Amino acid sequence: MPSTLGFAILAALAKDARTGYELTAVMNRPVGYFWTARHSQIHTDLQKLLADGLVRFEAEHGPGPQGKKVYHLTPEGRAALRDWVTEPPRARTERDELVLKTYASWLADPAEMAELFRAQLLLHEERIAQYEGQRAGFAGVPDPGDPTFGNYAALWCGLSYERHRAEWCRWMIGRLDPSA
Amino acid sequence: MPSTLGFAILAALAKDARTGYELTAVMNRPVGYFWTARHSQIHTDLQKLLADGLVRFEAEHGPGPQGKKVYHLTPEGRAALRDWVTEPPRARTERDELVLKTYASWLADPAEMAELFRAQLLLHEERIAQYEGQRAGFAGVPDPGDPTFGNYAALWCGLSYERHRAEWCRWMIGRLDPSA
DNA sequence: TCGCTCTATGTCTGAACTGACATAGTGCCG
DNA sequence: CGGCACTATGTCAGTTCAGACATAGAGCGA
Repeated sequence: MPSTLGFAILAALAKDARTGYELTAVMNRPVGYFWTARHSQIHTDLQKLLADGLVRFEAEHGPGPQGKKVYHLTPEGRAALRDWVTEPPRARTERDELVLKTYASWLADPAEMAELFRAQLLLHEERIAQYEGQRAGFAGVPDPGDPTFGNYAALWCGLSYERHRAEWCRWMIGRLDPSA
Repeated sequence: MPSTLGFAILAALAKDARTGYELTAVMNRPVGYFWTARHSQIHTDLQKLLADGLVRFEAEHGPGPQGKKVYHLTPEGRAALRDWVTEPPRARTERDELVLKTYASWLADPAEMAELFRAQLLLHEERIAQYEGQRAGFAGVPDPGDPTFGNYAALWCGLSYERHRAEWCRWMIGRLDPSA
């Protein structure tokens, strides 16, 4: 059984054959919005997927000490990915540093704390604008069988998340600094 | 510099002196809503905090091969925690398995996918009910200087998050299974 | 033609973390 | 008084991951 990152790689390769280097790029954007990895991790996991027969590669001439390897899914890889998609996700342990800071915020100066949340709010507002721009690029909602359906659905989730987060920041600022 | 878990431990100890065992319990609930750890990790980190002089303990007679150690913050520990609280959080890499599955969902049967989201929606609705019950236990919003302020603020965030997530699940179900 | 940036591969160390293993006192119920 | 659940400590092996290190061709501009 591949790791979750392994499935992230399979998901990216399901759309197009790619080199490890290109996978690193997509793991940065757009996949990086919900799953990230460094190229060192990607190369390690590609070796495992290769050993499990879920991907194969064609060597091509190219830069680098070892040339270029274009990876693609095997039929087994595609089947493994399809089976995994509909299985319930493993419960991830929540890890949210900002909420942890909030939990201990009674020790800090409220005005300084409000400053922190104002900076966070700005970040979220920027992302909302960015995501809304991306959504404008879609001509309507893609069909569930369309390869871009996942992109749209993930974008919807991200936009909703950023709005929830921005709302929380505004509430916090109002509580910490009622004069503002 | 302690790890984030180290600060989570300091945050818990800022409210009350505790044993490692009791810390394990609070890291499960309520701190576990936004930062989790196993007792093995907590014991390891307590050793580091001890070496850094941020916590100290009083040995007491009690069960276990080594008796009982009640940990409490040192003044340095309290100062380190207070400084950390208002510093911007390190950017955590987003890791969301359900969104990743969504990204690859164009390969799967929409009806099966809708089933997955119906199960997720149920979980979120349960948590919303649970959090609303917890919020009813508060007599109004605590003041930012009140030690329970963080609990309330984290609860607000959690409730807002669960509602956002539930909304997304409902949208997904509507897209995947328009007959429902 | 020198150097820079981009493409492209990989290894290695250390930190954080999980899950299993190990030990032992205390209090309670039958 | 036997056994179980709870309190309480800790170690260890293995996984995941980030960040640093290492190598090298290709293309471009000064």
